[in-house]
Amino acid sequence: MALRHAVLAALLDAELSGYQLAKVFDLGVANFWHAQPQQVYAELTRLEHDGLVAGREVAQEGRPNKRLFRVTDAGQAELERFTATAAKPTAMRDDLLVQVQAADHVDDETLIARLTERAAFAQSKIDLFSGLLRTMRGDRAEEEFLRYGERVGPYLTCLAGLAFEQLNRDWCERAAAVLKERRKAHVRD
Amino acid sequence: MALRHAVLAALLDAELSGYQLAKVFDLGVANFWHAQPQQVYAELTRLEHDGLVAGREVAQEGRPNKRLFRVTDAGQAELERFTATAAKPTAMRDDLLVQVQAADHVDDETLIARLTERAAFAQSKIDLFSGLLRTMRGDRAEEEFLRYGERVGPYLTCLAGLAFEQLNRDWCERAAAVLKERRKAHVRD
DNA sequence: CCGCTCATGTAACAGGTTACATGATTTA
DNA sequence: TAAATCATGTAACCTGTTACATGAGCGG
Repeated sequence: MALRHAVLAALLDAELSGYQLAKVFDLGVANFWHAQPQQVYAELTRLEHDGLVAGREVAQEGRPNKRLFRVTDAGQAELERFTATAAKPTAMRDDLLVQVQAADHVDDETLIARLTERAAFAQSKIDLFSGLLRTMRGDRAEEEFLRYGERVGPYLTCLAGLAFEQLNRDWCERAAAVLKERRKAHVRD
Repeated sequence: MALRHAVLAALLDAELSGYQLAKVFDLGVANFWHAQPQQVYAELTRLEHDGLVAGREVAQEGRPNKRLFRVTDAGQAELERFTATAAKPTAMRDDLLVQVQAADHVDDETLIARLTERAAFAQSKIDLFSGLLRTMRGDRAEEEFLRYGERVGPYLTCLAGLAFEQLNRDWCERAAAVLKERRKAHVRD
Protein backbone atom coordinates (compact mmCIF):
# COMPACT_ATOMS: atom_id res chain seq x y z
CA MET A 1 0.00 0.00 0.00
CA ALA A 2 2.47 2.61 -1.08
CA LEU A 3 1.13 3.89 -4.37
CA ARG A 4 -1.90 5.16 -2.42
CA HIS A 5 0.19 7.67 -0.56
CA ALA A 6 2.15 8.64 -3.63
CA VAL A 7 -1.11 9.50 -5.37
CA LEU A 8 -2.33 11.45 -2.36
CA ALA A 9 0.95 13.36 -2.21
CA ALA A 10 0.73 14.18 -5.90
CA LEU A 11 -2.79 15.55 -5.46
CA LEU A 12 -1.73 17.95 -2.72
CA ASP A 13 -0.61 20.56 -5.20
CA ALA A 14 -3.51 20.46 -7.63
CA GLU A 15 -6.66 18.70 -8.73
CA LEU A 16 -5.60 16.22 -11.39
CA SER A 17 -7.27 13.67 -13.64
CA GLY A 18 -6.22 10.04 -13.84
CA TYR A 19 -4.55 10.78 -17.11
CA GLN A 20 -2.54 13.65 -15.71
CA LEU A 21 -1.57 11.60 -12.68
CA ALA A 22 -0.49 8.78 -14.96
CA LYS A 23 1.92 11.19 -16.60
CA VAL A 24 3.25 12.38 -13.28
CA PHE A 25 4.12 8.78 -12.42
CA ASP A 26 5.49 7.94 -15.81
CA LEU A 27 9.09 6.86 -16.30
CA GLY A 28 10.19 10.05 -17.97
CA VAL A 29 8.93 12.43 -15.31
CA ALA A 30 8.61 10.50 -12.07
CA ASN A 31 10.86 12.14 -9.50
CA PHE A 32 9.51 10.56 -6.35
CA TRP A 33 7.52 7.49 -7.45
CA HIS A 34 6.86 5.50 -10.58
CA ALA A 35 3.77 3.61 -11.68
CA GLN A 36 1.99 2.46 -14.82
CA PRO A 37 -1.17 4.30 -15.94
CA GLN A 38 -3.25 1.16 -15.29
CA GLN A 39 -2.06 1.11 -11.72
CA VAL A 40 -2.95 4.76 -11.27
CA TYR A 41 -6.49 4.30 -12.54
CA ALA A 42 -7.01 1.24 -10.37
CA GLU A 43 -5.66 3.03 -7.32
CA LEU A 44 -7.87 6.06 -7.91
CA THR A 45 -10.91 3.81 -7.98
CA ARG A 46 -9.90 2.31 -4.66
CA LEU A 47 -9.02 5.67 -3.12
CA GLU A 48 -12.36 7.13 -4.10
CA HIS A 49 -14.15 4.05 -2.79
CA ASP A 50 -12.35 4.48 0.52
CA GLY A 51 -13.22 8.18 0.63
CA LEU A 52 -9.61 9.39 0.60
CA VAL A 53 -10.04 11.32 -2.64
CA ALA A 54 -13.12 12.88 -4.23
CA GLY A 55 -13.59 13.14 -7.98
CA ARG A 56 -15.72 15.53 -9.96
CA GLU A 57 -16.69 15.18 -13.60
CA VAL A 58 -15.50 17.96 -15.88
CA ALA A 59 -17.15 18.23 -19.30
CA GLN A 60 -14.83 19.15 -22.14
CA GLU A 61 -15.39 20.05 -25.75
CA GLY A 62 -13.43 18.45 -28.53
CA ARG A 63 -11.99 15.83 -26.19
CA PRO A 64 -13.32 13.22 -23.78
CA ASN A 65 -14.67 14.33 -20.42
CA LYS A 66 -12.39 13.83 -17.48
CA ARG A 67 -12.61 13.43 -13.75
CA LEU A 68 -10.55 15.67 -11.50
CA PHE A 69 -9.59 14.36 -8.08
CA ARG A 70 -8.75 16.13 -4.85
CA VAL A 71 -7.64 14.86 -1.44
CA THR A 72 -10.39 14.70 1.20
CA ASP A 73 -9.92 15.34 4.92
CA ALA A 74 -9.77 11.60 5.44
CA GLY A 75 -7.08 11.42 2.77
CA GLN A 76 -5.11 14.15 4.49
CA ALA A 77 -5.37 12.24 7.78
CA GLU A 78 -4.18 9.06 6.07
CA LEU A 79 -1.12 10.88 4.72
CA GLU A 80 -0.40 12.15 8.20
CA ARG A 81 -0.61 8.64 9.58
CA PHE A 82 1.63 7.33 6.80
CA THR A 83 4.32 9.91 7.47
CA ALA A 84 4.42 8.88 11.10
CA THR A 85 5.35 5.29 10.20
CA ALA A 86 8.97 4.46 9.41
CA ALA A 87 9.73 4.00 5.74
CA LYS A 88 11.85 0.95 5.08
CA PRO A 89 14.89 1.78 2.94
CA THR A 90 14.65 0.99 -0.73
CA ALA A 91 16.26 -2.25 -1.78
CA MET A 92 18.77 -1.99 -4.59
CA ARG A 93 17.32 -3.58 -7.69
CA ASP A 94 18.82 -2.72 -11.01
CA ASP A 95 19.51 -5.05 -13.91
CA LEU A 96 22.51 -2.98 -14.89
CA LEU A 97 24.17 -3.61 -11.54
CA VAL A 98 23.66 -7.34 -12.01
CA GLN A 99 25.25 -7.11 -15.43
CA VAL A 100 28.24 -5.24 -14.02
CA GLN A 101 28.52 -7.71 -11.15
CA ALA A 102 29.05 -10.35 -13.84
CA ALA A 103 31.83 -8.33 -15.52
CA ASP A 104 34.99 -10.36 -16.19
CA HIS A 105 32.70 -13.29 -16.99
CA VAL A 106 30.74 -11.72 -19.84
CA ASP A 107 31.59 -9.76 -22.97
CA ASP A 108 32.83 -6.29 -21.94
CA GLU A 109 32.07 -4.78 -25.33
CA THR A 110 28.32 -5.14 -24.76
CA LEU A 111 28.64 -4.18 -21.12
CA ILE A 112 30.33 -0.91 -22.07
CA ALA A 113 27.49 -0.29 -24.51
CA ARG A 114 24.93 -0.80 -21.73
CA LEU A 115 26.79 1.60 -19.45
CA THR A 116 27.03 4.23 -22.16
CA GLU A 117 23.32 3.99 -22.88
CA ARG A 118 22.47 4.40 -19.24
CA ALA A 119 24.80 7.36 -18.83
CA ALA A 120 23.01 9.09 -21.71
CA PHE A 121 19.62 8.32 -20.20
CA ALA A 122 20.74 9.69 -16.85
CA GLN A 123 21.96 12.85 -18.55
CA SER A 124 18.57 13.41 -20.14
CA LYS A 125 16.91 13.12 -16.75
CA ILE A 126 19.45 15.50 -15.29
CA ASP A 127 18.45 18.07 -17.88
CA LEU A 128 14.78 17.46 -17.17
CA PHE A 129 15.14 17.78 -13.41
CA SER A 130 17.34 20.87 -13.68
CA GLY A 131 14.60 22.50 -15.71
CA LEU A 132 11.91 21.51 -13.24
CA LEU A 133 13.90 22.94 -10.36
CA ARG A 134 14.45 26.22 -12.18
CA THR A 135 10.73 26.48 -12.87
CA MET A 136 9.82 25.75 -9.26
CA ARG A 137 12.12 28.30 -7.68
CA GLY A 138 11.44 30.97 -10.31
CA ASP A 139 13.84 33.89 -9.99
CA ARG A 140 14.74 33.14 -6.40
CA ALA A 141 18.07 31.65 -5.38
CA GLU A 142 17.87 28.06 -4.17
CA GLU A 143 18.74 28.85 -0.57
CA GLU A 144 16.14 31.58 -0.42
CA PHE A 145 13.47 29.42 -2.00
CA LEU A 146 14.15 26.54 0.41
CA ARG A 147 13.85 28.91 3.37
CA TYR A 148 10.87 31.01 2.41
CA GLY A 149 9.20 29.25 -0.53
CA GLU A 150 5.58 28.24 0.04
CA ARG A 151 6.05 24.59 -0.90
CA VAL A 152 9.37 22.76 -0.75
CA GLY A 153 8.32 19.10 -0.72
CA PRO A 154 8.39 18.64 -4.49
CA TYR A 155 11.57 20.69 -4.73
CA LEU A 156 13.36 18.46 -2.25
CA THR A 157 12.28 15.25 -3.98
CA CYS A 158 13.36 16.70 -7.29
CA LEU A 159 16.75 17.53 -5.80
CA ALA A 160 16.98 13.88 -4.77
CA GLY A 161 16.12 12.77 -8.29
CA LEU A 162 18.74 15.10 -9.73
CA ALA A 163 21.45 13.92 -7.38
CA PHE A 164 20.52 10.30 -8.06
CA GLU A 165 20.79 10.71 -11.81
CA GLN A 166 24.07 12.58 -11.54
CA LEU A 167 25.40 9.69 -9.49
CA ASN A 168 24.12 7.26 -12.09
CA ARG A 169 25.79 9.10 -14.92
CA ASP A 170 29.10 9.48 -13.11
CA TRP A 171 29.20 5.87 -11.99
CA CYS A 172 28.34 4.57 -15.47
CA GLU A 173 31.06 6.67 -17.03
CA ARG A 174 33.57 5.54 -14.43
CA ALA A 175 32.68 1.87 -14.84
CA ALA A 176 32.82 2.11 -18.62
CA ALA A 177 36.23 3.83 -18.43
CA VAL A 178 37.55 1.11 -16.13
CA LEU A 179 36.38 -1.66 -18.45
CA LYS A 180 37.94 0.08 -21.46
CA GLU A 181 41.25 0.50 -19.65
CA ARG A 182 41.26 -3.17 -18.73
CA ARG A 183 40.62 -4.25 -22.29
CA LYS A 184 43.74 -2.38 -23.34
CA ALA A 185 45.73 -3.88 -20.49
CA HIS A 186 44.48 -7.35 -21.37
CA VAL A 187 45.40 -7.04 -25.04
CA ARG A 188 48.95 -6.18 -24.02
CA ASP A 189 49.34 -9.50 -22.17
CA MET B 1 13.08 -12.74 -14.53
CA ALA B 2 15.77 -10.71 -12.93
CA LEU B 3 16.57 -12.53 -9.72
CA ARG B 4 17.72 -15.45 -11.87
CA HIS B 5 20.57 -13.45 -13.26
CA ALA B 6 21.43 -11.95 -9.92
CA VAL B 7 21.80 -15.46 -8.51
CA LEU B 8 23.90 -16.56 -11.46
CA ALA B 9 26.13 -13.50 -11.07
CA ALA B 10 26.55 -14.21 -7.37
CA LEU B 11 27.61 -17.77 -8.09
CA LEU B 12 30.36 -16.67 -10.47
CA ASP B 13 32.80 -16.11 -7.64
CA ALA B 14 32.19 -19.22 -5.62
CA GLU B 15 30.05 -22.28 -5.06
CA LEU B 16 27.44 -21.29 -2.51
CA SER B 17 24.54 -22.90 -0.70
CA GLY B 18 21.02 -21.49 -0.69
CA TYR B 19 21.60 -20.29 2.83
CA GLN B 20 24.78 -18.45 1.91
CA LEU B 21 23.14 -16.93 -1.15
CA ALA B 22 20.22 -15.80 0.99
CA LYS B 23 22.67 -13.86 3.11
CA VAL B 24 24.31 -12.32 0.09
CA PHE B 25 20.92 -10.98 -0.98
CA ASP B 26 19.89 -9.91 2.47
CA LEU B 27 19.15 -6.29 3.29
CA GLY B 28 22.30 -5.73 5.26
CA VAL B 29 24.79 -6.89 2.67
CA ALA B 30 23.13 -6.70 -0.72
CA ASN B 31 25.16 -4.33 -2.83
CA PHE B 32 23.74 -5.16 -6.23
CA TRP B 33 20.43 -6.91 -5.62
CA HIS B 34 18.11 -7.69 -2.77
CA ALA B 35 15.83 -10.66 -2.17
CA GLN B 36 14.23 -12.65 0.64
CA PRO B 37 15.62 -16.10 1.52
CA GLN B 38 12.37 -17.74 0.36
CA GLN B 39 12.79 -16.17 -3.03
CA VAL B 40 16.35 -17.40 -3.27
CA TYR B 41 15.42 -21.00 -2.47
CA ALA B 42 12.56 -20.93 -4.95
CA GLU B 43 14.76 -19.44 -7.65
CA LEU B 44 17.49 -22.03 -7.05
CA THR B 45 14.95 -24.81 -7.54
CA ARG B 46 13.89 -23.29 -10.84
CA LEU B 47 17.45 -22.60 -11.96
CA GLU B 48 18.46 -26.18 -11.26
CA HIS B 49 15.38 -27.49 -13.03
CA ASP B 50 16.31 -25.40 -16.07
CA GLY B 51 19.89 -26.64 -15.95
CA LEU B 52 21.45 -23.22 -15.40
CA VAL B 53 22.99 -24.20 -12.10
CA ALA B 54 24.07 -27.58 -10.76
CA GLY B 55 23.93 -28.48 -7.10
CA ARG B 56 25.88 -31.06 -5.19
CA GLU B 57 25.10 -32.38 -1.73
CA VAL B 58 27.76 -31.78 0.88
CA ALA B 59 27.55 -33.82 4.06
CA GLN B 60 28.43 -31.99 7.24
CA GLU B 61 28.95 -33.06 10.79
CA GLY B 62 27.32 -31.30 13.67
CA ARG B 63 25.07 -29.31 11.35
CA PRO B 64 22.57 -30.03 8.58
CA ASN B 65 23.81 -31.07 5.19
CA LYS B 66 23.83 -28.43 2.52
CA ARG B 67 23.75 -28.17 -1.25
CA LEU B 68 26.39 -26.13 -3.02
CA PHE B 69 25.51 -24.67 -6.40
CA ARG B 70 27.66 -23.66 -9.35
CA VAL B 71 26.85 -22.07 -12.70
CA THR B 72 26.68 -24.49 -15.62
CA ASP B 73 27.74 -23.71 -19.20
CA ALA B 74 24.09 -23.10 -20.03
CA GLY B 75 23.90 -20.70 -17.10
CA GLN B 76 26.98 -18.88 -18.33
CA ALA B 77 25.40 -18.56 -21.76
CA GLU B 78 22.19 -17.26 -20.21
CA LEU B 79 24.15 -14.57 -18.37
CA GLU B 80 25.85 -13.62 -21.62
CA ARG B 81 22.48 -13.30 -23.33
CA PHE B 82 21.12 -11.25 -20.43
CA THR B 83 24.01 -8.80 -20.57
CA ALA B 84 23.35 -8.23 -24.24
CA THR B 85 19.80 -7.04 -23.59
CA ALA B 86 19.26 -3.45 -22.48
CA ALA B 87 18.50 -3.02 -18.80
CA LYS B 88 15.59 -0.70 -18.18
CA PRO B 89 16.49 2.02 -15.69
CA THR B 90 15.33 1.49 -12.13
CA ALA B 91 12.11 3.22 -11.24
CA MET B 92 12.29 5.45 -8.20
CA ARG B 93 10.27 3.92 -5.41
CA ASP B 94 10.91 5.02 -1.91
CA ASP B 95 8.36 5.67 0.81
CA LEU B 96 10.58 8.33 2.29
CA LEU B 97 10.47 10.35 -0.92
CA VAL B 98 6.68 10.19 -0.88
CA GLN B 99 6.68 11.44 2.69
CA VAL B 100 8.96 14.33 1.79
CA GLN B 101 6.86 15.13 -1.28
CA ALA B 102 3.99 15.70 1.17
CA ALA B 103 6.07 18.07 3.32
CA ASP B 104 4.26 21.36 4.10
CA HIS B 105 1.08 19.30 4.36
CA VAL B 106 2.14 16.95 7.14
CA ASP B 107 3.83 17.32 10.51
CA ASP B 108 7.49 18.27 9.97
CA GLU B 109 8.55 17.04 13.39
CA THR B 110 7.90 13.41 12.42
CA LEU B 111 9.30 13.97 8.95
CA ILE B 112 12.58 15.22 10.38
CA ALA B 113 12.67 12.12 12.58
CA ARG B 114 12.22 9.90 9.50
CA LEU B 115 15.02 11.71 7.67
CA THR B 116 17.37 11.43 10.63
CA GLU B 117 16.70 7.71 10.95
CA ARG B 118 17.42 7.17 7.30
CA ALA B 119 20.61 9.20 7.40
CA ALA B 120 21.87 6.99 10.23
CA PHE B 121 20.95 3.84 8.32
CA ALA B 122 22.76 5.14 5.25
CA GLN B 123 25.82 5.84 7.35
CA SER B 124 25.90 2.28 8.62
CA LYS B 125 25.81 0.99 5.07
CA ILE B 126 28.57 3.41 4.10
CA ASP B 127 30.75 1.90 6.79
CA LEU B 128 29.88 -1.61 5.66
CA PHE B 129 30.63 -0.93 1.99
CA SER B 130 33.86 0.91 2.78
CA GLY B 131 35.03 -2.14 4.65
CA LEU B 132 34.05 -4.49 1.84
CA LEU B 133 35.95 -2.39 -0.67
CA ARG B 134 39.05 -2.35 1.49
CA THR B 135 38.89 -6.11 1.80
CA MET B 136 38.47 -6.62 -1.91
CA ARG B 137 41.37 -4.44 -3.00
CA GLY B 138 43.67 -5.63 -0.23
CA ASP B 139 46.82 -3.53 -0.03
CA ARG B 140 46.56 -2.21 -3.57
CA ALA B 141 45.47 1.34 -4.36
CA GLU B 142 42.01 1.62 -5.91
CA GLU B 143 43.24 2.74 -9.31
CA GLU B 144 45.74 -0.09 -9.49
CA PHE B 145 43.19 -2.66 -8.40
CA LEU B 146 40.66 -1.47 -10.97
CA ARG B 147 43.26 -1.71 -13.72
CA TYR B 148 44.98 -4.97 -12.89
CA GLY B 149 42.76 -6.74 -10.34
CA GLU B 150 41.51 -10.16 -11.39
CA ARG B 151 37.85 -9.41 -10.74
CA VAL B 152 36.36 -5.93 -10.70
CA GLY B 153 32.62 -6.59 -11.17
CA PRO B 154 31.81 -6.85 -7.47
CA TYR B 155 34.10 -3.94 -6.71
CA LEU B 156 32.30 -1.69 -9.17
CA THR B 157 28.84 -2.60 -7.88
CA CYS B 158 30.04 -2.01 -4.35
CA LEU B 159 31.31 1.40 -5.39
CA ALA B 160 27.84 2.11 -6.73
CA GLY B 161 26.29 1.04 -3.44
CA LEU B 162 28.68 3.24 -1.52
CA ALA B 163 27.99 6.29 -3.67
CA PHE B 164 24.27 5.66 -3.41
CA GLU B 165 24.31 5.54 0.36
CA GLN B 166 26.49 8.62 0.61
CA LEU B 167 23.97 10.43 -1.56
CA ASN B 168 21.18 9.16 0.65
CA ARG B 169 22.85 10.37 3.80
CA ASP B 170 23.73 13.78 2.38
CA TRP B 171 20.27 14.35 0.97
CA CYS B 172 18.52 13.30 4.17
CA GLU B 173 20.70 15.64 6.20
CA ARG B 174 20.09 18.48 3.77
CA ALA B 175 16.32 17.95 3.73
CA ALA B 176 16.17 17.70 7.51
CA ALA B 177 18.20 20.91 7.84
CA VAL B 178 15.88 22.72 5.42
CA LEU B 179 12.79 21.62 7.34
CA LYS B 180 14.33 22.73 10.64
CA GLU B 181 15.24 26.13 9.23
CA ARG B 182 11.71 26.59 7.96
CA ARG B 183 10.19 25.76 11.32
CA LYS B 184 12.20 28.56 12.86
CA ALA B 185 11.20 30.95 10.09
CA HIS B 186 7.58 29.97 10.48
CA VAL B 187 7.55 30.53 14.24
CA ARG B 188 8.80 34.07 13.68
CA ASP B 189 5.73 34.93 11.53
C1' DC C 1 16.73 -23.24 29.05
C1' DC C 2 16.52 -19.40 25.82
C1' DG C 3 17.77 -17.54 21.74
C1' DC C 4 20.86 -17.58 17.78
C1' DT C 5 22.89 -19.77 13.63
C1' DC C 6 22.69 -23.29 10.12
C1' DA C 7 19.63 -25.20 6.61
C1' DT C 8 15.49 -25.59 3.82
C1' DG C 9 11.27 -24.94 2.44
C1' DT C 10 5.39 -24.09 1.69
C1' DA C 11 1.29 -21.07 1.26
C1' DA C 12 -1.29 -16.98 1.00
C1' DC C 13 -1.29 -12.48 -0.35
C1' DA C 14 0.02 -7.86 -2.00
C1' DG C 15 1.96 -5.27 -5.52
C1' DG C 16 3.62 -4.39 -10.21
C1' DT C 17 3.99 -5.47 -15.38
C1' DT C 18 2.25 -6.66 -19.92
C1' DA C 19 -1.16 -7.22 -23.13
C1' DC C 20 -5.42 -5.88 -24.82
C1' DA C 21 -9.49 -2.71 -25.72
C1' DT C 22 -11.97 1.63 -27.16
C1' DG C 23 -12.71 5.93 -29.42
C1' DA C 24 -12.34 10.94 -30.58
C1' DT C 25 -9.16 14.77 -31.90
C1' DT C 26 -5.00 17.09 -33.08
C1' DT C 27 -0.42 17.34 -35.29
C1' DA C 28 3.12 16.01 -38.81
C1' DT D 1 -2.98 9.18 -43.88
C1' DA D 2 -0.30 7.87 -40.08
C1' DA D 3 0.98 8.82 -35.55
C1' DA D 4 0.54 11.03 -31.27
C1' DT D 5 -2.40 12.86 -27.52
C1' DC D 6 -6.45 12.76 -24.56
C1' DA D 7 -9.08 9.69 -21.63
C1' DT D 8 -10.26 5.42 -19.37
C1' DG D 9 -10.22 1.01 -18.19
C1' DT D 10 -10.09 -5.00 -17.84
C1' DA D 11 -7.58 -9.37 -17.42
C1' DA D 12 -3.80 -12.40 -17.04
C1' DC D 13 0.45 -12.88 -15.35
C1' DC D 14 4.84 -12.37 -12.91
C1' DT D 15 7.37 -10.91 -8.90
C1' DG D 16 8.02 -9.90 -4.21
C1' DT D 17 6.48 -9.91 0.80
C1' DT D 18 4.75 -11.95 5.05
C1' DA D 19 3.60 -15.60 7.81
C1' DC D 20 4.34 -20.14 9.07
C1' DA D 21 6.90 -24.69 9.61
C1' DT D 22 10.77 -27.88 10.91
C1' DG D 23 14.81 -29.47 13.29
C1' DA D 24 19.62 -29.93 15.04
C1' DG D 25 23.58 -27.78 17.47
C1' DC D 26 25.98 -24.08 19.96
C1' DG D 27 26.81 -20.19 23.31
C1' DG D 28 25.47 -17.50 27.31
